[in-house]
Amino acid sequence: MHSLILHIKNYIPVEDEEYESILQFFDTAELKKRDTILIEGQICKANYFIVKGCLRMFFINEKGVEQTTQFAIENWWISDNLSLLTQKPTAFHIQAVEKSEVLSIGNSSYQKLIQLHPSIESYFRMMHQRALGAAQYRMKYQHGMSREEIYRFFANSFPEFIQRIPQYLLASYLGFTPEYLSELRKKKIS
Amino acid sequence: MHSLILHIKNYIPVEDEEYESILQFFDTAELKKRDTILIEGQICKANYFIVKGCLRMFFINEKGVEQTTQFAIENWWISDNLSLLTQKPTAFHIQAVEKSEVLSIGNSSYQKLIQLHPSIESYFRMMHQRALGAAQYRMKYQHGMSREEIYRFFANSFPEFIQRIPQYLLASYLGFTPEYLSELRKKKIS
DNA sequence: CGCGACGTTGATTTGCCTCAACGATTGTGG
DNA sequence: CCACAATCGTTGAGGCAAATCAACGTCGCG
Repeated sequence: MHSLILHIKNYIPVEDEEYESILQFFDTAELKKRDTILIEGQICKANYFIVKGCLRMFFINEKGVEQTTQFAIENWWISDNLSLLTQKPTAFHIQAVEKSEVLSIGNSSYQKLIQLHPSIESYFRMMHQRALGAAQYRMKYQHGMSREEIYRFFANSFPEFIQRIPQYLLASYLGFTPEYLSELRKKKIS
Repeated sequence: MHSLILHIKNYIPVEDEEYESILQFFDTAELKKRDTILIEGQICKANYFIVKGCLRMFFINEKGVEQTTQFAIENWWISDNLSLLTQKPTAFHIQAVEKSEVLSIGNSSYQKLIQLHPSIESYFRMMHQRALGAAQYRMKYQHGMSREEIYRFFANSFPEFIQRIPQYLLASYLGFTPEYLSELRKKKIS
């Protein structure tokens, strides 16, 4: 069964005969490492579901440095939700960190999908609510912990993910410099 | 017309005869300054819509200091979405900053509401999507700006809101100490 | 093989916090 | 309606976490 259908079934009931009728509204894309599906200034055209691989969202600060604000791996959605909802230009880029496979659905396909399968709207409501909840807790960690604590917390929570991505991306995501991350890693061993 | 109905009508069409049938699923509460509707460790029981006033979400860090992670004013929703969705204990408090009036809707009322008015699910999907989008951009600001820049950006974006809340809450929200905020304000004049 | 991307190390600097003390303002009970 | 306490904002001295800058080693890839 397609991983998206499996994922949806975790949240709402889906009949077997609906599978194809749901999947037809999504487009599949294969992405190579560094392929970019959204660039600053564009209007975000779709919501993306990661079937396989890893994507990241980042922006370019005034010094020209890329700063990663979020990662998405298998079974997560990623998009600039404000740009997608309001059809205004985005301030973000979305790029594949590794070879990836994604499904995408734009607003017009989305409208057709929920017309045919109204209960899918509940699924998306819960996806956004869950992501919002995660963002609220992430805010708490960023607010309440020192950079060293953030690193240790993250490293303990997602050890496998640390392996998967280059250190400079992790540093950029956690909000500090690669040099400082290097220093923290050294401390941890001793 | 009730401000909630007006707000919903910005996002989806609502028939005049539906108003009462929708509002019946919400409870009204009057809050005095510092009244608290959610305490750390509880299960979050509802999503709250601000009719009048201002609420804040905060947590208490390991030093015993309150740190504010978000404010909500008229026509915004506030809740611990993760706790509400998963029915697990929250790590947050939600409290009135000033005398306020709120509507609340718990999960069981919510289910009954969308059974009777399915299109309301779209409204909530968009509310969560919008809030998620706002959280994504807030992450960008916190990530890419120094504390001084964050203050100036916020002060320019929401001048009226600055007037409305005490400075120590603003400092706690922006992520720094009241002392440092005081220093920044002094600099701005000269 | 040679270049560019990535990680590490150390010296120096700085943004912001901590702590302590002091006005100003608010509110509360006598 | 005043006195006193508590809350809130400000100021300054000192300290530390983390950034900056520069240099070097290593690895993978064209």
